[in-house]
Amino acid sequence: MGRSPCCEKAHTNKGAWTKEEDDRLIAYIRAHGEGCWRSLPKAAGLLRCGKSCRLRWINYLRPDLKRGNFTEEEDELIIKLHGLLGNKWSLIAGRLPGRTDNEIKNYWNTHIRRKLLSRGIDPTTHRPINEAAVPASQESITTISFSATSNSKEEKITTTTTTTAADVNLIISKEENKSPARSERCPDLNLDLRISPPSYNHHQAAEPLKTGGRSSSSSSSGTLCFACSLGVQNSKECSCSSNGIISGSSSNSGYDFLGLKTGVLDYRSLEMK
DNA sequence: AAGTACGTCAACCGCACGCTG
DNA sequence: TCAGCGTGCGGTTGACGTACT
Repeated sequence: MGRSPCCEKAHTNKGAWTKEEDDRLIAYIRAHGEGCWRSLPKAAGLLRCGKSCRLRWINYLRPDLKRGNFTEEEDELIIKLHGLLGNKWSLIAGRLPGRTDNEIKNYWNTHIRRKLLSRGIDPTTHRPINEAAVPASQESITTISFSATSNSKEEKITTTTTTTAADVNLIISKEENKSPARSERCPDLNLDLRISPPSYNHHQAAEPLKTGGRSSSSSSSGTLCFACSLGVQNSKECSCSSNGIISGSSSNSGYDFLGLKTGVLDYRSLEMK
């Protein structure tokens, strides 16, 4: 079918942004706010594609961005989140305040991949490269892979957790009440509610998410640790079982949707569009 | 000192999805 | 219901800096 180009390429600049272009973009967004990226360049007097403006703002000019090296804590968090979410960089970025998906993606490809390889861990599967050295039956590895199904209406999340004896397979439909597999296998699981920008938990719980999320009960229901969210209790990853905390508000348990301790890394403060 | 290889990261590209008329 | 539009996402590219020979 084909789509119309996002902008008139013949009259747009490409490549590195100049200081003047940055200033124009910043000034315009300060005055008018984000949004309407398609019309923004013209309104701001920029010879740039709207997508380019958006990217420049999100990845570089946004005032709340944290510049500088990643901390060891952030490294480990990224590794853990990548193990859970795969290459869902935007979701991972949502858990790292001040970091962008592009930044994390680059950092992953340049640093963390190598770091994992040096540890003997396959950065794609998060399993030991030499499986014989550490039998899967003894290693607690949690892998979530997202894959689009043929009808593209449904997103499968297949979770294989090799803990003591648990194998969990989840098929989570994007559409509520359309996931018999979920209700049968994991009656209490509502994972699709939990994969969301953190701010929604507190400020925008009533607003449905773009990423197929639903907001029905995420703010009022209990928050499980990551392992329990996957239906794997008493696993090595389970943090709440030892505390006896299965239900209760996140402020009580101190864990967010992935079982990440709140307060260790504060939630992203910016408004997620 | 010069040339080459490698690493990093900003930016681009194409696709998919949600919204709207 | 469907097509078009706007936006967001993930993969890839290419310019630039640094390390190595």
